[in-house]
Amino acid sequence: MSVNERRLRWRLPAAFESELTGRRVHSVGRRAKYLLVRTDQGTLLVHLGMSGSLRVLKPDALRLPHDHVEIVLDSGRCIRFNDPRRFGSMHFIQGDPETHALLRHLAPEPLSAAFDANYLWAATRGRRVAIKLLIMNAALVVGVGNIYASEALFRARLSPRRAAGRLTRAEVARLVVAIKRVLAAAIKAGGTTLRDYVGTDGSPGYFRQKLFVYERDGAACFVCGAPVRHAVQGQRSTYWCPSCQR
DNA sequence: CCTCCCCCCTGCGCGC
DNA sequence: TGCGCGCAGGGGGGAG
Repeated sequence: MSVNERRLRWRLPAAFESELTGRRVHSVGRRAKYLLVRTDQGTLLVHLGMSGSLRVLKPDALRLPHDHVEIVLDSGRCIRFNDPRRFGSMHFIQGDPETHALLRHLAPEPLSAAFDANYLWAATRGRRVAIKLLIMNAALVVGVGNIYASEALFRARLSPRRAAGRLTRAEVARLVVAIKRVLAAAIKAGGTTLRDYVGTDGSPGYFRQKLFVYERDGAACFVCGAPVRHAVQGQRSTYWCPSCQR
């Protein structure tokens, strides 16, 4: 394997290559947005951040700018980690990954049975923060990024600016269903390519065609025709239909 | 504990 | 065509 750029979200330690070299991959998993590559002796944690990608290539494949890490496999292929913005990260860790500081405090997976109306009801009580910010908080539920937060709130007909603690029981139940449905549909479509997201074979995702509000500022709502609104919450763009969402 | 705000970094599209 | 500005799929960390 080889490293061209150590300055990712966290600097790769000097021992990174030597610890990873020769390891045998047992299985591949995921927790929140961290990929877990379990080996015979340690786990590779990968986060793609905003602009990161992993491509599976032949070792002689053309090098692109920002190909920071290359891992060569026994199969004769290699995996390249590319990340222009370097918000992504890699760690090679020992022991149970769930106990690692980055994973230990993560909330339930949104598609799991643990994330249900009862859970979200209890988790929102007494919270004054806007519901959009709360569903993007990994201490409450993981995996809901900026696109899907807006899209789930549209499907649940809830304003992103509502105080979380003031949602009714029925609204909380709608939101749980909407989050699960929007994520499942996006996964089925291969994700949402806005600019540079690609799958391991370099192909884009097609969920962008199914977005109701994200990046549709000023355009007509597909349901009611009212202009879609845009605002900034927590330094991130939010989009919603002020007529459909209350 | 909660809430708010900052930052890490490069690339791209826009207005002038 | 060139330049400056604002904004972009995330999320850790610290101040108050």
